[in-house]
Amino acid sequence: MAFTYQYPRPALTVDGVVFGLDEGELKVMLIGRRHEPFQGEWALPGGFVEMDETLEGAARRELEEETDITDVYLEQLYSFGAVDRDPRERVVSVAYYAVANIDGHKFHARTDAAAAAWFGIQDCQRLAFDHDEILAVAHRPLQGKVRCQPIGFRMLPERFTLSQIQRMYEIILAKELDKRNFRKQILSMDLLVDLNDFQQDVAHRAARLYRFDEHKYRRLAETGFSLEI
Amino acid sequence: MAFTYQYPRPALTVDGVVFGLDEGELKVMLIGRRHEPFQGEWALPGGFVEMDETLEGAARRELEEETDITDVYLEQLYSFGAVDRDPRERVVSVAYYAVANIDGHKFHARTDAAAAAWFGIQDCQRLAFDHDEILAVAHRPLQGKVRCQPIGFRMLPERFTLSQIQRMYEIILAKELDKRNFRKQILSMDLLVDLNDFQQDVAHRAARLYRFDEHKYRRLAETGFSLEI
DNA sequence: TCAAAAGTGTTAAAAATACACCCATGG
DNA sequence: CCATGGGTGTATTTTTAACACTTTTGA
Repeated sequence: MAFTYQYPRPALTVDGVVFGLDEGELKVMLIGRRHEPFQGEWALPGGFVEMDETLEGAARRELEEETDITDVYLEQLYSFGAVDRDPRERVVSVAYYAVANIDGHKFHARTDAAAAAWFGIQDCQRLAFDHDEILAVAHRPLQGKVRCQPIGFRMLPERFTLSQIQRMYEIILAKELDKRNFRKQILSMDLLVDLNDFQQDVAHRAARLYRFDEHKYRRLAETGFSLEI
Repeated sequence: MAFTYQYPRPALTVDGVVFGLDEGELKVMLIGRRHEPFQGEWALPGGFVEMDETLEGAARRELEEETDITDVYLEQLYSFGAVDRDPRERVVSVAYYAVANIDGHKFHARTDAAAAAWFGIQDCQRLAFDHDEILAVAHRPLQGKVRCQPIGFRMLPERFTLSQIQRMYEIILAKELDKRNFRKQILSMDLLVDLNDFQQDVAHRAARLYRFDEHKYRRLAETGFSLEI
């Protein structure tokens, strides 16, 4: 089967930058490429947009197909259209970034990918295509978003300690936060539910566990409330 | 001539939301459509991406062809990919927003457009395609940008008064600002050059004229400085 | 002399920051 | 009993917000 058009068209793809948190580090999901071009190199998960799916739909489908990641927070990042960004032909790619809980999923490589793995963002040099650039562009919007929307919690387990949240923010924002001030601030927004339960099996005083009150946040967000960290 | 591909491809376009300031109002450039679909209706300037130009290049070219606008500040906004956003076939559009000085150009309609005209953003209902949505999406990023980068000055004449800047910010941010506080703040960033010259032919006390020091700003920006309004 | 916008300082409130010690637990 | 991280309050500084009158000019 073939498809013919009066004028030439770039191919259209989506790529996904999936952020996660592990070993005290911000990590990104990469795929080992099984085919040319860039066979054997690491790349962001992604692929061609089908005719009957939205851009976000394509991004979700590719993430699921290549990494088994579903139900993530997904946000459009930027569209990349340099003329020679793909050596085969003109390809324009709409990039998305996602926030996932690394522990929450066991990722399996499936179609079109030899392997899927998490990499520290410092260890993502020399990716295929212009994916270095896409990754570089992705960090800043993530920082911006995480400061005014509660997406960081999606990198944490459902039940977490205040120190875990703080470390999460410190890692994403790449700066230290004062413990007392941070706790005052995060508790004052009144969106954490104290579970009256504590960590188990830690070699020090067990910390109190909380969860994020998603419903309350949504109600507040509808009435114009906006979170700030 | 025809172009054939193994898989179907969406068409790829760019659209531009050009903001300007006039009559104390935020305005947007629209094009009267001369052809179907949506013949006779108003639409954002835009068109198909050529194979040898970048996305931003395509946006600049379309702006120039349809409205004669050149040398504007241009920033990618969002990519729109709803399956049925164009009644003819699948079209994905990368939207840009631009900031221009209305007085600085006299706009002529040329190719593919019956007329180009400025509309107050309140008067842009029922545009062609999903351009209502694109316009709605554009305002917030403009507000964000204008608060942390000196792009608002591009809507003003080269020489302006403090009141003109204040009105510009008030219109874009859609809120009133305190005159004394605003002046303190804007002068304290030390990026306005006092021209030691005054308004002419006004029916009241003539205001001092300033210009924005682009060079100084660039030097500061390189060393990590960031403007905040 | 009036209308219209330009220009100018101070004070109070709120927010952000800096900072140090005791507590509970497991090894 | 000690190492480890959990947990807490206050004082200081900085930032932001509120506010009203005098000046200049042309009509």
